[in-house]
Amino acid sequence: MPVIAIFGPTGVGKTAVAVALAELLRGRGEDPVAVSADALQVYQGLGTLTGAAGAAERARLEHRLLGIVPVSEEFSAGRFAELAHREIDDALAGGRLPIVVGGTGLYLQSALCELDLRPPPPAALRARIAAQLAERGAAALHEELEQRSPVVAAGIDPSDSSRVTRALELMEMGEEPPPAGDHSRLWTAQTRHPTLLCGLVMERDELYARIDARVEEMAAAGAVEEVRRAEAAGASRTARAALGYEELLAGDIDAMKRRTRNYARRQLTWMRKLPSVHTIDVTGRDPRSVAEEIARLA
RNA sequence: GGCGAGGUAGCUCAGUUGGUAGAGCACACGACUGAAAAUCGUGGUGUCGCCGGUUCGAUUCCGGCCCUCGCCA
Repeated sequence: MPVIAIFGPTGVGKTAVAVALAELLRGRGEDPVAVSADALQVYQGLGTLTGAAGAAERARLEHRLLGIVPVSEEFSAGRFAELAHREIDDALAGGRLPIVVGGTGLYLQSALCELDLRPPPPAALRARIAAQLAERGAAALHEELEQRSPVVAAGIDPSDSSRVTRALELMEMGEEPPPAGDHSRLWTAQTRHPTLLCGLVMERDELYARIDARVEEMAAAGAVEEVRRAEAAGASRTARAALGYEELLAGDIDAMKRRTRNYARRQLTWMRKLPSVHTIDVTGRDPRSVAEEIARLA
């Protein structure tokens, strides 16, 4: 397969598997390069907090799309899709083997497929609707949406502030709403390039234990200082959404563990729905043995 | 030992003027198209501390006991 993708919840050890896999592939004469599909690891200065591949891992496998955006900037799936497509296409053109590694479901799909994403709103429009949301609440905005387009409103829960906002933004911009139901390409099996998609899973108790330990390690490795620096640098709304950002500022490490577990569950929900994913149970296994299994499939 | 407060879901707690109970969190499942580590939806939790009494019926009222916390000795 020209492209390999490794997905899974935070804490399963995706990076270690990718590094081990790269070494096996090199033995076959391949030239692998990792392309991160992660919404927060794109930020500069949050590498520890977001669990991005460190110097040692990057020495063993080149990683792209890590630490490329200043924390003060907002980022989005759309921008990511453009960058990821270019990285993947350039790698293939250069005779390399891209290994797309990441845990952000939407980013992974947008890297692998053509999702036909709608344009972003102008900043002024976004600010205006955000102000209305703060003043009137999501339910009121949903009512407004319902008057303007019952069909669009019907597909969105009145409490879902994020989607209600986005729908109104698109309406103001004169854009079509995103395709829904059967027209949605979100779950398409049609990738831009033939891809081996592997989903890593782990027994729940072990996964949670690893997450707890990982959060402790992050704190010990300076994640708290990282967050304070980001805060001082004026971190954007999307950067502040990182797991542990607010929690570590507040000194609540248990809350960071909880939120990370909650997130891992949502990642697993996403993963189960991915078409043609090869699910690999990595419970109790070392990265090398998992990498060997993937190498056999590739 | 005395006085006071309290023992209800895994946790923090609400409640029942007597008809066997409910929120948040946790947990499980789901949705997801330029905020996605975001934002939402659904779901079950239970000898209501123990033993008696009153009552058609007690988690609720009464008595005793046990335990926890605080103050005093």
